[in-house]
This record gives sequence, C-alpha cells and structure tokens, in this order.
Amino acid sequence: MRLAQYPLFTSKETPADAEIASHQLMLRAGMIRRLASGLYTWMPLGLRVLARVEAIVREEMDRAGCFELLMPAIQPAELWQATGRWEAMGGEMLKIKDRHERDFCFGPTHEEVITTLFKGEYRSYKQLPVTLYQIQTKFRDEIRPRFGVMRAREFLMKDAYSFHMDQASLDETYQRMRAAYIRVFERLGVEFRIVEADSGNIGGNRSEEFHVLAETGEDELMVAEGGSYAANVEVAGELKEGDPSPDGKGTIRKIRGIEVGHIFQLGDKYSQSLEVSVLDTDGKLVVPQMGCYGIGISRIVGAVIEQTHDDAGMHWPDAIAPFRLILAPINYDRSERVRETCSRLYEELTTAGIDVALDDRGLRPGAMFADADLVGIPHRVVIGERGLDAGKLEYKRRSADEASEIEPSAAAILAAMDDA
RNA sequence: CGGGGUAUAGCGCAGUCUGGUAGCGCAUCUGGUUUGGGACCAGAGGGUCGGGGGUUCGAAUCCCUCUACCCCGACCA
Repeated sequence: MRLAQYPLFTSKETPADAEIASHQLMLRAGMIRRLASGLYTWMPLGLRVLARVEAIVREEMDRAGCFELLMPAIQPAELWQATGRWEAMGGEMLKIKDRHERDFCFGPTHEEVITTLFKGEYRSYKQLPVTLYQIQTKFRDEIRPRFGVMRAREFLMKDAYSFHMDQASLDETYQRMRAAYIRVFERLGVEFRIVEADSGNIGGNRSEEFHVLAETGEDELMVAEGGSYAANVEVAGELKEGDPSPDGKGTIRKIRGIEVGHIFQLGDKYSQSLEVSVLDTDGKLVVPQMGCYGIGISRIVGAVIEQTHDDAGMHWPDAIAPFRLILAPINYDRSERVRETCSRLYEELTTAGIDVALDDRGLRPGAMFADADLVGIPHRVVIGERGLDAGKLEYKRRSADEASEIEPSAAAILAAMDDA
C-alpha cells in the first residue's frame, strides 16, 4: 500500500476521553473512531488488523472441522421467551419492535437461534456430532461501555455451537475446540492463559476462559506457579496469593488478564427447553448435548495492544500487523534515486507476498518514523541517499534499539525479516 | 441505576469565580527557508462557546432545565 492517499489519521495528541493505552493508541493511530458510547467505526487501518485476527480464527475453526454459517443479527422475542432468557438477560439485551409491534432483539448471542436451526434440519445420530459457527457483530447494552473496543456495545465475535448424542462426544469436541483455541492464540503471537471459569447465565457445566495476559486486564486470575492450576476469581473462591494450589502442585499467584475466549459445555439446557431431539441407533429419541465456544475478535485487537505496546506506540506481532513492513524513504520528494529504489523494492516485496507499506507521503524523517512506531509496523527499512551511496539499506525491527545495514535488495530484506 | 466529573475551532486546552461580544498550542491552507527521529519564519482559513429557557442594556461567564461523554461500582467475548 502506498500511504500518500491512504486514510491514515495519526495524531500526536492523546485523546482526553480514553483511559487505557490500547484505546488511546487505537484512537491516535486512527484505527477506530467513536460514534456513540461503545460504538466504533473501524477505520481502514484498524480493519486490516481486525480482518487478520478474523482470518486466523476462521482458519482454525475450519481446520477443527467446524462449518461456517451466518445467522440473523435480529432475533424474535419468542425464542428467548422459550428459554426464559427474555427476562433473565435483563437490560443487557437491546430490545426493538418492528412495524407490527412485534418484539425482537439485536442478538447478544445465538444459542436460541442455532438450536432452532438444528431442530429444523437434524434428525439422526448419523449427522452428529456437528459444530457450526459464525463470525458476526453482536450487541450487548453494557451497563458501562469502556476501554474502546475492549468493552464495546457492538463487537465482532466468533461463536460456535456443537451438538452431540452423548457426553463422550461432547467431551471430544470440547477438547478439539480447546486445542483449536490454543492454536489461534499461539498464531496470534500473544501470551495467554487458560483458566477454569464459572459458566454464568449461558448455563451448563464445564467452562474455561482464555485470557490474554496484561497488567491492565480487568480480570484477576489465580494461577499456580510451578503447577497447572488456573482459575478466575469466581471459581478460585477463597484462594489467596501464596496459598498452596488445590491440586497440591505449586503456589498460588495472582495475575491479570483480558478475557478473549470462553468455551462451555452447555449440556441440554437449550436442546431441552426448545424441545430438540434426534434418533439414536435404537430408533429412540435423544435430546442432544451441546457445547458453545466464543472468541471476542474485536476485543483481541485491543488486548494484543494492551500486552505488547511500548512508549512509542503499538507493536504488532507479524501475524496480525496491518502491514508487515514499511519502506521509509528519506527525501522521497527530492531524490529520484530514492524514489526508484522504493518503487522497485515495493513491487518485488509485494510480488513476494509481503504486505508492505510505502511511505510516499514526503514527510520529514522524524514524523515518518514516529508514525511507523505508533502504528506498530513490525519491520522497517529506511531508504536514503546516504545509505545508497554506500550500497546499503537500513533494516530495523520495531522492537530493536539498533538498526542494521543490509544489501539494497528485496531478497536481503526478506532474509532480515526472517531472522527477526 | 447510584456516586463523581466534563462539554469553548478537527484534536488538546485557557477564559467562567469578578458579565462587556473569544484566545493559545497542535493540525489545516499559502509563500519562503529547510530536510536521517514529530523543522523554522511570515501570512491565512476555521467557533450559533453541547441544546432549550430565564436574568440583564449586554451572557462562554449568573440561574433553571435537558442532552451527550468520561471516571468509580454490579455484568461480559
């Protein structure tokens, strides 16, 4: 991408209404813009990151054998009344009426819809188990939206639902989804932790949360140092820091995290209340067991920033960076040699499949570098007369203190990026 | 919803106490000088001072009211 006409709206000033680093940086870098409390526009730069996170999640869901569909965001009240959640969800649910005064809600989650869909299409044990998922905008009328996209009212979520003939099948899928989640977070390149959790008003039995670790996280986690025990504070109950782990292995330490994923075993709460059944091998009707698996895609973007930023700005892992590499020319407007070198490298690197940004805005070096650091592009190559005279380019990782000199070729840049 | 706060140019703020018709920095535009870590000089554009009502000769400023946003608490991916 050439940046001259790219809708990049960076700012030196820290916005007054943002409290935490990720929110401030997303605003300063022009990744998001607020429309109303808890409602954000994803600007082109932010959307690039969001789309990369989404793509990783989608790939891993598909790899785990799930099938993607897309359900309506708007849902009729009757469904929710059938499961008793029309009232139970309380004010969190955005309720609306159509022109016939019929009640609907903007879906905060989709257990009712998917279960109804399943009921209409699935008849036999031969069709199970099955896991269906969607990536969709959800709406929850949070009591207090805050921290930008971390607790927005409208947000992008991946929600998956599985259906099973028995508990053993549910266990198996649950473990496969758990493994898929681990791959997602490993690919994202962030530090995370899985903890035992309470299943809240979604209902069901077993449940675990995935947290991106960050000092500023809203959730407290009790984890065993030198052991495997890990639980959120609701589950950990009376446990205090310094206590021995309940399983006898290690000592409890308190850390903070941002919940970005949650997997549940639902049992038959929804299949029962919505009267779903399928035939088993003996021709008997069985109420299927269900599992549900959520990932907060838009929240991940904020959480990663929270974990990885520094004083200069964001610092994206390669996997989800809006651009992997930026070409930063010195005196772009005045040096034809610099311009030509940039054009050549830009074409070659793009052809090589690198998502490269060419900063052809003609800014002074300081302003250009500051923007590159703020936006958090992981790799940077500086092209200037000084270097070209010596037959060199300057390569620097976002995290490195010092730059290194490399040959002025796309191959040398690719090699330097690989070493990083 | 309870408690606290804010609202003045695109952004960050001063001016409000003590009423006299709006200012600073950044950003933007023009010209010039500059050019390896957010340049400098000169000039310019940009505001129904959140909305409505009131007091007053006169309101950003005083009074009433509404709204939006932020922070602290319960909720969540």
